[in-house]
Amino acid sequence: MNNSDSIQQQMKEKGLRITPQRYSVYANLLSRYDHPTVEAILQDINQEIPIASKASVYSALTVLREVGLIREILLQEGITRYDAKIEPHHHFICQDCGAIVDLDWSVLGDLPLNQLPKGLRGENYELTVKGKCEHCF
Amino acid sequence: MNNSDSIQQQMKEKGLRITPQRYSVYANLLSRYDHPTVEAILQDINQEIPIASKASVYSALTVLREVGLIREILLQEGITRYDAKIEPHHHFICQDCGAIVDLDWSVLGDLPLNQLPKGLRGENYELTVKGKCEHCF
DNA sequence: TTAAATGCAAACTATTTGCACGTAA
DNA sequence: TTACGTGCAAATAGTTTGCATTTAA
Repeated sequence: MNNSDSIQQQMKEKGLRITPQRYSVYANLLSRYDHPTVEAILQDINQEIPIASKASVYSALTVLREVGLIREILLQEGITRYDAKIEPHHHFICQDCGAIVDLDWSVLGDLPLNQLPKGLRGENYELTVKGKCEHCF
Repeated sequence: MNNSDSIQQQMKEKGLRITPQRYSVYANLLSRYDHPTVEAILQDINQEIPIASKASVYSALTVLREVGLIREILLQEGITRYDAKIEPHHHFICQDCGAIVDLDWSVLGDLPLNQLPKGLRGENYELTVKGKCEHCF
């Protein structure tokens, strides 16, 4: 299933329309790996010709999140970022410039979620590594 | 060094005053383990008699964070929580009720930060486990 | 055709700021 | 004594909402 199929199927299943605004927001998130903010998405998709208002971008992000096509990334105070990679995964964040890099860190292996303290049922986990990127050494 | 010494020393070092407002905010964070929001701190410290305004709580939190006595915990959209436990540590968050529990998970051991992708210098890391707490099974 | 989505502007929430007054050192 | 901190209210930033208009299916 490719990404175009994803949105077709997921949206149709819930009886939701695939509008140019929603499609452009999703396509934008699929095309980039920098976990953009609302503002960044808005600017990017309206670069050539205006396609979506700010309210529509917020609305599209909400809907896409509800159907499970995208997710939020919360790593910096007051900054909500979005990501079309929905599976749990690890992140590196540069403490100087704020750059965020996805980590595919097999070193970590699978953690034994059944060894959590009593009363907690873990379903998934993510690691956040803080440090400096190559530009900020 | 006890916690009272902490604030005395850290604040004095930077030439900052320990006011009743600042002290009550810090003491409140030291006394609880639920990673409260600004609103929760405000209500708690003003329960008996009014001691601090909202602006002063924000101000105190900013100062305490700058001197390194407290830190932010960002796990939920639009909700900034605070913690007097400043060392990197792991968290469990209940996907239903939002409860946050500190994890002292020795199972994890020490991750080899020197095996990060080229160009990234990791300094510390934290794990976030999502799932359900005992009340939300 | 028509229920659902957009776009604008107004509303709202969380946080920050300016400034007169108060107070810790 | 006086520079620093507080408290109020106004300002700001990010996000949500109401409603008339437009549009995807």
